[in-house]
Amino acid sequence: MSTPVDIILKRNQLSITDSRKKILELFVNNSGALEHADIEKKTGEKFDRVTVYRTLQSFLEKGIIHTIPTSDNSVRYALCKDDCKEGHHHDNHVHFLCNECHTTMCLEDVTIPEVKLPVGFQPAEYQMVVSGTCKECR
Amino acid sequence: MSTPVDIILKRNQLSITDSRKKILELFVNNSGALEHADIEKKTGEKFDRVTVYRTLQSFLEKGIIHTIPTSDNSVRYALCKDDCKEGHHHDNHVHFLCNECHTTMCLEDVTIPEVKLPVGFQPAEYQMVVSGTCKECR
DNA sequence: GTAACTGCAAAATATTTGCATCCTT
DNA sequence: AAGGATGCAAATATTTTGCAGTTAC
Repeated sequence: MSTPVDIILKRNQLSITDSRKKILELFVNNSGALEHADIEKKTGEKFDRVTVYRTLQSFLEKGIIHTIPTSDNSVRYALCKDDCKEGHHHDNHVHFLCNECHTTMCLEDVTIPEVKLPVGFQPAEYQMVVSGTCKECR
Repeated sequence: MSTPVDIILKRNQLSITDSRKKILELFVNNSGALEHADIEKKTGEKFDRVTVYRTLQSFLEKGIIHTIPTSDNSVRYALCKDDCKEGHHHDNHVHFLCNECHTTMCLEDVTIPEVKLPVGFQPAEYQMVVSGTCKECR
């Protein structure tokens, strides 16, 4: 029988393997964003580092997850909402980075506002990250 | 006599050295943002890689430059405007990343709009990056 | 059975640290 | 002269690549 995770994988034409299931489960069960190191820790080093890289890469390509821009060197990933099409994302929500617990989370309900760009600039994608103190840490 | 670059360094209590002058000049003369590799290239590998790291680090600490968040693994740096105080930045402008020429630039005149966060979230800093096609590449 | 995925080894890159020497003030 | 900055060597950490063995379909 198919778990929710299996369904996501099938829908994206990815074969259902152990690593993909476990890593995708992490995203489904965690509301926050994960970085590469988190995933290695949370899977209990069950998978090869290389497999994690490749799994994340294929999830990205299929539009199952998206990256969250940060000012430091750490790339973070989070689940995309269902309406993400392959190669074209609609994650126009704001991301929040907590300075206390260092969690990155998607504020799905907060839409990135429009901005008026100078003449000649053709926007394609908007990203917005707000940092501060989250709900839990106040 | 003091060059503009010397003045910036003095104002920030940094001793005036070759590497600092050359690297800071790069930022002053380039409107766009630079990443570590750019700096090594543009200085013609004149300085040790380690020196570049440390120079950027000290500029960051003094608030002479700021980082621009990206979704890939590359950190980019750009000059701060004069009103940047040490440790506390006022770079509340939008950054633009061109998908054609891959230049990152500061849109100093475009202010990041306010967003209404869910109850309980305490914002401290806002970052916004728009990607697309820039003025030059259309 | 075949194509795709994984794990291991290793290469290529990127970043950090310690220390002796040199330069700025 | 003194403190800070640099360059070199080397330790760490991160990411990529090739390939042989394994697994999903």
